[in-house]
Amino acid sequence: MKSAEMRSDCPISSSLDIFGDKWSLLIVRDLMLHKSRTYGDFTKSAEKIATNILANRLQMLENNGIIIKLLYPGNKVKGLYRLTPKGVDLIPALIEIALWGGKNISNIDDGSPFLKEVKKNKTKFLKKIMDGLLQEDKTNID
Amino acid sequence: MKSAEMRSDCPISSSLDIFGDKWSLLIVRDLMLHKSRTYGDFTKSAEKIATNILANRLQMLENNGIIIKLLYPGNKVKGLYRLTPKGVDLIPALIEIALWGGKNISNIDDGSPFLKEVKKNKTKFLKKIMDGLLQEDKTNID
DNA sequence: TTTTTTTACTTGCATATTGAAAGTGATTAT
DNA sequence: ATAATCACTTTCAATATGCAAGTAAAAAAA
Repeated sequence: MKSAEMRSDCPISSSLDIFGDKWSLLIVRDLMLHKSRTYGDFTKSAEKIATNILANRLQMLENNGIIIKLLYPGNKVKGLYRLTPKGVDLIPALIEIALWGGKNISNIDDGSPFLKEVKKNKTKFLKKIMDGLLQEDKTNID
Repeated sequence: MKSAEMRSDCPISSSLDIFGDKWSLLIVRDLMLHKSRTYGDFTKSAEKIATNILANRLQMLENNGIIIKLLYPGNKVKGLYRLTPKGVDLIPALIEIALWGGKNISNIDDGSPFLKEVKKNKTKFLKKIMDGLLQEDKTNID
């Protein structure tokens, strides 16, 4: 399920084989910002992902060990998606992409509280957010 | 040509609107590793990009100010592609993606000289490679 | 307890993108 | 003068995307 579908043994190329599309990293972004999300939560994001694409990407991210699906406490219908350590590990890349967009795309607000905090102290911010996501207290939801 | 085709005002989403596919960042990678490339050079990379996709991506990267096309000295047919400062600015993201792949994808060599040097001192490595690409000495070709 | 709503998907279908292969026209090398 | 190189373009089949509607089970409301 791995090297057969890889275009080369370059780590960048192989990474893009997994998340090189317009949607996968947005799911990771939502889980970075909110820690856990249900299927419905994802559909409410600003980019309006189609439900068939969402289902497809959640499955592939799970297959690749980037997210896990947990049971929503006290509900047999809902699922709860979270980042695995492998998924949390994507955050530095995500942050660099966000910084690039803030700096280099016109019409993008470079001064959002989020980007401002990142730029104030990147290392500290990364540690804080990654540590927060890595401790999986299944009780606190959001 | 900008905000109309953006899915939201999120810097990550808007960045992916530009380079969120399996090929664009590989072109940037080649220009990071080699400083300048011709059309034919790109087709020789391990991932074997189709020429129609290559032409399309070079055009869109140029439209978005990430690469520039220069004249190949002493040749009226060849072109020379290079990263603009905006393109060089993508390197931190590219490096994080490479590090993620090296660490998290099986069958990928995590101990290549390139990744080893990055990990030894990321800041230093970034500065070195970005500075090198930013000084555009149009004479030295590689 | 019946009805309605919520939730997480799946299905169908039109459109867009990708990929492989072959073609083109202008240099450039022989 | 001829052949080879180079940078694309074109064609067409295969795949992916996007939208809208449908479904089945559980949960909440009446």
